[in-house]
Amino acid sequence: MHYETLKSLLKKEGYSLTKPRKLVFDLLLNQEPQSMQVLTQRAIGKIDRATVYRTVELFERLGIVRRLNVGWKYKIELSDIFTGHHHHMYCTNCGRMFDLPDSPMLETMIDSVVAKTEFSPRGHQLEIYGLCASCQRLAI
Amino acid sequence: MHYETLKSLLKKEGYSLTKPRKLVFDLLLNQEPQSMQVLTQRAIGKIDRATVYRTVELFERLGIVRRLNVGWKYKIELSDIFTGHHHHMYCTNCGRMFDLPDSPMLETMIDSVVAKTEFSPRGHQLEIYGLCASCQRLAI
DNA sequence: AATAAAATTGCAAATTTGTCGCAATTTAAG
DNA sequence: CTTAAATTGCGACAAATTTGCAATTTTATT
Repeated sequence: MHYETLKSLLKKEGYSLTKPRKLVFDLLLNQEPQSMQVLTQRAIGKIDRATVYRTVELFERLGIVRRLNVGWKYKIELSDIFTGHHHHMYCTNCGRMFDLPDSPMLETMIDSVVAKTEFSPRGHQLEIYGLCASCQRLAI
Repeated sequence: MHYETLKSLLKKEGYSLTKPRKLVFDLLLNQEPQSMQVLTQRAIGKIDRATVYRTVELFERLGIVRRLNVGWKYKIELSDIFTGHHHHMYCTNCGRMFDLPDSPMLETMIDSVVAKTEFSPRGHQLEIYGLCASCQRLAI
């Protein structure tokens, strides 16, 4: 069912759903946000590094994935269309990412602060960083 | 007066305030967040590229600067200690960054959403992206 | 102020990350 | 099934970032 959505998003803009594109999509489906390093790593032997980059770039342009800014690098996850709008908590110790509970009120508040300005927002990202439950127990 | 704060933050952890470190600090003082490219560029003839990277990493570790995630890259700005806590709006057209108006209520709300989880937050970053006032007028 | 030890830096090389052109392959259209 | 267009793999390239190590600077001590 997600493949249908994917396919139609591509078709709509004149692109086709090829094997490499399906693979990149699969690498992202039901996963926590992935770094390019991991993506290219996992694609080895299947598709070329350049193709991974090109695909991610295309997917981002079409709104299929979004690029999350995390620490020094960025990670890729499927966009709101597939996952729903949400934010992340990033554990600076183990590097894992966790979803922040949804809060419509928070979203509203963000919008209203931006509305005070002359800026025309297209979206936003909130990242919480700190220690996840298990890393806290390890007492760094 | 900012130099005193800087010096004591370094001293506290056993580091000294050297000329290169002072330079990097100066490159950040009263500026909008800077990319590494610009930082290394501006340091040419004064200090080595590698030193800029090492200094930024040290500064981040000591909480002197923070790394802002912007688009695909990141930018560096002095931390809350020097600038006060605030968030940014990033213009995807011209690349400039603007401060979001302060909103204690927003901060409280973010904290309270995180408090519902087992995550132990050390901080957070909110980035709004879209078009700034002048780029809107140019109607991209 | 002189000196020795420790910390820091510059330099050059290595690695990693991301991009590009083009020929070979795959996909879409008829 | 054939052809045109789109896409991919491959290699080369360019940019960004890291690293080892010798030279320099800083700090602590006399």
